[in-house]
Amino acid sequence: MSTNVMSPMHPVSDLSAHTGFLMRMVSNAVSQGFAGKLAGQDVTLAEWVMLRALYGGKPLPPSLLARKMGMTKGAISKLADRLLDKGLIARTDNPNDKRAHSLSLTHEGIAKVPALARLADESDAAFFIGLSDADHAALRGLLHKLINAHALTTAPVE
Amino acid sequence: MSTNVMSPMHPVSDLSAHTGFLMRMVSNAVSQGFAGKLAGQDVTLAEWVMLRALYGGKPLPPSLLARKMGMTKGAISKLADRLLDKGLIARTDNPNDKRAHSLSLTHEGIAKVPALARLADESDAAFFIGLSDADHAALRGLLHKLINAHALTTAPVE
DNA sequence: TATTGTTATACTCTATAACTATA
DNA sequence: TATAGTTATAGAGTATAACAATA
Repeated sequence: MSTNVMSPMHPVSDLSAHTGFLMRMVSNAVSQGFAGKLAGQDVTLAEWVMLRALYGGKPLPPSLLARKMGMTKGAISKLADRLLDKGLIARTDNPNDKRAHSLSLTHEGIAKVPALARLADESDAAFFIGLSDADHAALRGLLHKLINAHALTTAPVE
Repeated sequence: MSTNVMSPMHPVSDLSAHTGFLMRMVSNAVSQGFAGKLAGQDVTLAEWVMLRALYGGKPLPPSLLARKMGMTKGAISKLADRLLDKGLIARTDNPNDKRAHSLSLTHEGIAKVPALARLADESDAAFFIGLSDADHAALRGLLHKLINAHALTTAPVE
C-alpha cells in the first residue's frame, strides 16, 4: 500500500473550522487594541464599562451592575474598589436598607467619560475601517441576532 | 425652560454603539460555554489550542508556537509546563542547536485530541444554531475579512 | 552580541465560597 | 432564614523583564 494508512483514524476539524474560534481571534485583537489606548488613561476595559454604565443615569447598587455587566458580585466589588481608589466613583448609603448602597460617578469620573468615549469611538472606527458600510452593518446585525438568541445582557440596561 | 439644559454637554456614545463591544460580548459567551465543556476534560481553552496546533504535524519549537498562537514565549512556556505535567505533550532536544527543543504530542495527547475536537464541534454548532446557513456563512466571511485586514495569525500555520 | 527558552513578578479577570451585617 | 455586599482564595491568561545557555 502506497498511501499512509497510519494517519489519524478520527477526522479532526481544524481550529478555524469553528466560528467561535474566529470570533475569539478578532475579538481579542479589538479588545487588546482598545485596552492599550485605555491604559494611557490609567483605566482598564472593565473599568471603562462600569464608568460608562454609571454615566448619565441614577446611582446603581452593585447587584444591578453585576447583572448589567455579566459579572459576579465579587468581581464588581473588586472593580468598584479600584475605581473608588482612583476617585472616579463614590458609594452612597441606602437609607431604606442599611445593607445596601449605590455607586455613582464623582465629578472627576463624569469629566473623564467623554474622553474615554472618544477613545472608544476612534479605536472602534480604526479597527473596522476595512469593512464597507454594508459589511459593517451586516456584522452588527449578525452580532445582535446572537445576542438576542442567547439573551446576552447588553450594558444598555434592564 | 422646560427641557433639561443641564444634561451632559458632551454627547457620549453608548457602549453598544461600538462593534468591538458587541464582539466581545458574543465572543465571551461562546468561549465561556466551550471552556466549561473543556473543564470536564481537565483542559483549558489555551491548552486545547496548543494541543490542536501540535496534532497531525511535526514537532514545533516554542518560538513558532508563540507566533502561531499569538502569545508571548513566556506564556507558551507556562502553558507547555502544564501540558507536560498532564502528560499530553513531550519535549525533544534539537540536535543541531542545543538551545532549542521541540514540542510534540504524546500518545495520550494524540488520543485525546479527537474527543476534544468533537466537543469543539458540538459547542460551536450549538451556539450558532440560531443563525441560518446563509447568516453563518456571512459571519464567517466577515470575520475572515477582519482577520486578513489585520493580518491576525490564524492557528492554521505560517 | 544575538537568539532560544525559562523563570520571576505582577496585574486583570473570573469563579467559588466563607463571612458580616441587616432584613 | 434570606439577602446585600465584602473578602479570601485560587487559577487562567497576559506582559515585561531578568536570566542562563548557546550560537
